[in-house]
Amino acid sequence: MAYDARPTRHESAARSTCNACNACPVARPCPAEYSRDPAGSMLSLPHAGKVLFGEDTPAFALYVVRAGCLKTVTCDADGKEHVRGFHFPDDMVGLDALGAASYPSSAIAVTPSQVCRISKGKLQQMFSTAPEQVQRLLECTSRALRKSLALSGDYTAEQRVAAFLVEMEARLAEGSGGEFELPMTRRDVANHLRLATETVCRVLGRFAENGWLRSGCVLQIKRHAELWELARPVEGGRMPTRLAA
Amino acid sequence: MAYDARPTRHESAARSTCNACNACPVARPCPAEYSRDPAGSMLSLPHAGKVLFGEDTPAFALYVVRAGCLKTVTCDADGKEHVRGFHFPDDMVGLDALGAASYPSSAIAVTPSQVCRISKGKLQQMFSTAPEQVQRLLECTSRALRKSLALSGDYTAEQRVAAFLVEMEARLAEGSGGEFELPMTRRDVANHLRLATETVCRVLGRFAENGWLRSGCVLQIKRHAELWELARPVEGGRMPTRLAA
DNA sequence: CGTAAATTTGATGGTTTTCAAGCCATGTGG
DNA sequence: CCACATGGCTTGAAAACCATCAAATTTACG
Repeated sequence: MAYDARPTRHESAARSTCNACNACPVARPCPAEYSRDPAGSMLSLPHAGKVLFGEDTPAFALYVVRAGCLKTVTCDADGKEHVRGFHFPDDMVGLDALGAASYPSSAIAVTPSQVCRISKGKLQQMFSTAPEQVQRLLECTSRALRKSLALSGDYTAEQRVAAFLVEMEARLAEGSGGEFELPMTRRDVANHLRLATETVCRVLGRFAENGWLRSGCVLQIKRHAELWELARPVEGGRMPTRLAA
Repeated sequence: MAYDARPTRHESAARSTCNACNACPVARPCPAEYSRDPAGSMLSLPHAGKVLFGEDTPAFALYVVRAGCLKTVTCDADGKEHVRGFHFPDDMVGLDALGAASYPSSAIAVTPSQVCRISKGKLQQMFSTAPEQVQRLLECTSRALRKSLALSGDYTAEQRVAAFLVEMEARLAEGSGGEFELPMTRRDVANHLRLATETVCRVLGRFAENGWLRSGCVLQIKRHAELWELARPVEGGRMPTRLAA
C-alpha cells in the first residue's frame, strides 16, 4: 500500500488549503468557470501520494486540476497497477465516472496539487441552467476519448517515449527552451506507456546519444523535430494512404 | 481506393433505404430516442466496405447503429491502419468527434448496416430543449471513454483475445448457446487487439485444444468461465454489461 | 552521512512478429 | 461443369523486440 507515500522533492510546491472558489488562490482563470461560486470548493493535496479518490469508491464529483500533477491508476484483478493518465492544470479528472456510480480508477497526487471540486449535484443543475457549460463538458469528454483512442495503437518503445516527451514538453516547458522537469518517476512513465522502466531509461539514453536531448533529473529537448517525426504516428499526424476495406 | 469493396457473405442482411425516422423499419426502440422525429434520417450501408464517413472529413453528425456492424479505423502517418473499435446496434459512432471539426477516424461497414443520423445542429438544439437526452449522451461518451481506457492496458495475446471473445459473445450470442459468427475478419480482430493475424489464429487454436471453444467460421464458446477468468484483468474485474448503448 | 529509493547499465530469455507456405471457401469465366 | 484466381484462415520456423533478472551508481532526505 504505497498510496499515501511520504513527501518527495516536490514538497516545496505545497500550497495552503482554500475552500471557497471566490477566494481561489490560483491567478489563472478557471478553465470553464464550472465552480466560480461561493459554495464551490478547492481541495489541496499537500504531498505526492495523496489520494483524491479511490478506485471503486462512490463517484460524487468531477475535479479540475488547478495546480500540480495527478495520475489516475487502476489495479486489475491480478493486482497489477496501471497508470491510465497524467493530469495537469486545466485538465479534468473523473470524466470517465460521469455515468457511473463509482470511479473506475484512483486519482493520486504526483506532486503537491490543488483541484476544484464540481459535485454531480451541481452538474445535474447545470443541465437545465447552463447548457453552454454542459456543452463544453461534453466536448471535454469527447476530447479525452479522442486522446485515449490515439494512445491505443501499436507502437514501438521509441515511438511511445518520443510521443510522451513531445506532449510533456508542450505542457511543461512553456518558453523554457525545451527544458523541463518530469514530475513523475520513470516507473510511472514506463507503466503508463506499457513499457518496463529499464526500457524507458534505455530509450532516453539512446535519444541522448543521438544528441536529441539531455537526459537526467531535468530533461532538455534539443532536437524537437526528430522526436516529433518519431512520434508522428502516435500523435495522429495523418497522411492519406491506401485504406483496406 | 478500396473504400467501396465488393459484397461479402453477409450481403443477405441488406435492407432497403429509409429516410424518415417515424417510418423506421427497425422494430427495436431507438436507444435514446435521439432522432424519433419526421425530419430524422436513417442511412443504409448496403454492403461491407461502404464508408459512412472518412477520416479528417468535416464532422457534421453523430450516428446510432440500428443494424449490422461498423468499424472505425485510422490511418497513421506511416500509412498503417488501426481498427479503433467495432460498433453494433445501439452503439454510437462519432462520439469522439463531438468537439472537433472533423472525424478522427473513418467509419466503415463490416456487414450491411443501417444507422440513424443525428446532426450537430440538432444536438445544439437539444442542449436547451432536451437536457435529459444530453445527459444520456454525456454518459454515453463517458462510457466510451471508460471502455477505451480499459483496453489501453498491457495484456498478453491470450488475455486480449479472451476479453474480445467474452464481449462478442455478450453482444452476438443472445440465447444462442454461446454460438455466434464473428462478422469481422481475423485480420481486423488482430489489428484491433494490436496483434498479428497469425497470433489470433494460434490463440484461438490453443483455446480450441483446451476444449474452451469450437473455432472456425462460427465460434462456439464452451467454457465461458475459463475465458472470463483469463479476460478478468482486461475487463476490470466486472462482468460485461448487457446492452451497452 | 547513511539508508532507501530511483535511475541506469548489462546479460539473458520469452512472447510475439515476421516471413513463408499450404489449405479452404467463394466467385468467375471458359 | 470444372479450372482458376482471390482472399481469408491456419500452421511452421526464425528473428526481433522488449521484459526480466541482476547489480552498480546516483539521488533524495532524514
